[in-house]
Amino acid sequence: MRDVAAEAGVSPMTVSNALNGKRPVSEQTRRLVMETVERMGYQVNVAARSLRQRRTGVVGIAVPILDSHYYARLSHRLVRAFARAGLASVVEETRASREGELAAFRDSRLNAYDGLVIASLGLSEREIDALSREVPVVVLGEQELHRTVDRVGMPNAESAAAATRLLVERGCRRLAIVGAPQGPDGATLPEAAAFLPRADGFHDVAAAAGLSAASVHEGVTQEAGVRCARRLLELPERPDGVFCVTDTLAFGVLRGLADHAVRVPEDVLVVGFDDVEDARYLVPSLSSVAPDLDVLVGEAVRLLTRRIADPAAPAQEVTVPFTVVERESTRRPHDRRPPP
Amino acid sequence: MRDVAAEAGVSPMTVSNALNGKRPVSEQTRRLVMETVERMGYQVNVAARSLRQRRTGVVGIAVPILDSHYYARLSHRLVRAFARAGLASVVEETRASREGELAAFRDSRLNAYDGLVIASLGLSEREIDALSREVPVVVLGEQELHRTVDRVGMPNAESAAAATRLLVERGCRRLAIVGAPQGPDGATLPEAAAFLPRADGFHDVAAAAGLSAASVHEGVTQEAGVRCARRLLELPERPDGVFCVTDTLAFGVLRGLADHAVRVPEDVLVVGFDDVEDARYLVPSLSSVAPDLDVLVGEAVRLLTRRIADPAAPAQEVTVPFTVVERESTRRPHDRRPPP
DNA sequence: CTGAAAGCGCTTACAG
DNA sequence: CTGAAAGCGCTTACAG
Repeated sequence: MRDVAAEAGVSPMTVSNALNGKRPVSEQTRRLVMETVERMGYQVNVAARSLRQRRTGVVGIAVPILDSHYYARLSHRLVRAFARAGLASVVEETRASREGELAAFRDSRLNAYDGLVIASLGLSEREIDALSREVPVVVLGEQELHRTVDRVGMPNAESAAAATRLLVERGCRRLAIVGAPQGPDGATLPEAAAFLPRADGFHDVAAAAGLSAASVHEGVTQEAGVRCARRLLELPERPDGVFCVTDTLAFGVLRGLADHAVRVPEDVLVVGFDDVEDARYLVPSLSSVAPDLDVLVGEAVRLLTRRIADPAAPAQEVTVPFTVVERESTRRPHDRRPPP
Repeated sequence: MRDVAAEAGVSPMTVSNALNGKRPVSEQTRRLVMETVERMGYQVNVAARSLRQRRTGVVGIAVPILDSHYYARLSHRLVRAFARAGLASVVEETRASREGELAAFRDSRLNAYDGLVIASLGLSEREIDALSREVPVVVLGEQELHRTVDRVGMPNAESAAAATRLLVERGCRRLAIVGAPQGPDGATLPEAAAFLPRADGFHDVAAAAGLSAASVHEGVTQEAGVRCARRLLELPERPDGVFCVTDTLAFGVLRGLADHAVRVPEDVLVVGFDDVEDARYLVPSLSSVAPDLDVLVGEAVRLLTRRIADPAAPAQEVTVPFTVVERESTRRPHDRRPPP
């Protein structure tokens, strides 16, 4: 910048002002500076700018895993929304681990980010509370906690209940949930903590309808879904309605059922959660709980930019609306004959 | 850091050295400094460090779109591999646009990144050549260009040919390609430039086998695949073997065929490209060209770290091995003979 | 093994 | 509208 200033015969301050428009510069000087910048191929040094300004124009987005239907989509939408707000984004993978999430906060405190959006699964409410005092942060509500932190939450229990009611209304009598982390030892996988309220919503509806409610958990991947399907078919009473706590699990369940020649929706109805892009294109297409991503993303941006501007503002909590999208996997064929 | 130094009764240099281990520090001093750092909750300022060191420890990863089966997976793998090499990663979306790709280079030149991995579709060979002189860069070979830039390329033509040969070997007589960007006006979508060599490989094999080869293109999304399926079924001669230039397109094609009660593999065989995670779990599971992502990612990391260390090193080009993974979508039921 | 000085490249705050 | 001085928080290079 000093070189440009010397070449143009002005001070570095004037170059800075011509470039950033923070102070008025005469049209003539501005043009001269711009030409010189262009000719010399000058590029501002962001490290120096960040050091002086004490901000970077970059926000962190910390998600458990990038290679996941839901989080890939969510990250993509967040990146675009922040770009519209004039902020660059960095996407970090935490692997749903304490360490990964702490790293995201550390990177934020290192002044690498002006703020952080985190889908937290590995840290406790108390830890996030403490960390949120040092960094502008918005928590995406995978856990239903954090009353003192800005948060955009899903109504997990309510929406799971709505999905389960769909199964009941379609005539299912033997329900099952795939992905509720209730092993024989009672331990809860951190990656599955978000699914506890969904399981609650499921069980509430099953109990209210007086229906049996089986529960299997093998992990959170498609492969886990395949294994869950096998376990469902080994139950003494085969379920006829399955609620999966994510679409990814549902994809595996559909595959696992097909492996055993069990038909959907003829023999079993299946409903998922997240309404990822592929749900529409599967055969059968998958019914699913669809959170309103426009609201989720818009509120995350709004809350974070507000928090960056005013670190002392009172915490806000927003709940994202949802719908249950019905597709082939829960639609009984009209011309159906009784099973042989 | 100055405060920590004062508190510990040493110089800032000693704090820096205790923290970074660049120079030996007596065990006693080191422990004292570490305790003080811990107690005061000190965190290094990365902007200042970057400014002084002239490097950030961050690499940029620029992909056309995050919300895509293939690029979500690829980004995820690259992030992990760079982490193992001690480098943080920033994932940028370019939307396959000139502007997006130029922005990725600009961010790199701004000293925000030490290097850049880019899956480029929007920039010309000449432009990338010029930009690569200012920034350590590795090009992922969506385009088959760039002899003077470090590049990790796919053997697109060869692998597409191998996939097509699979269809021929399975008895298909009327081939079709989905996703080759050959509109009536001859214009090529930038997002589809990578698919031209795949189309070449397909047509070469079709011609060598003396088979007809239809060609449809509607875009690169699942929805485009659905539309392509419809167009295939409207052809005077319905194809019995379909090569899709991506798995995402294939997912749409499978859905579109199901909409018209056309069965896979009984009526039509389908093969995709990329071997994304979901290909295994679809019903029918999808045969696909599987690039060796371990090699792709490993070589990208190797070439970029080498280039960062030695900006003047001669350019290297690596080609990624592939396999064709056969699954249900091209496996004829045993009790069926190929058509006469 | 430890430290004092200088400077990375900007922008803030003060001055005119 | 323009500029000179100072300083953001580190690390490099020199010295002992």
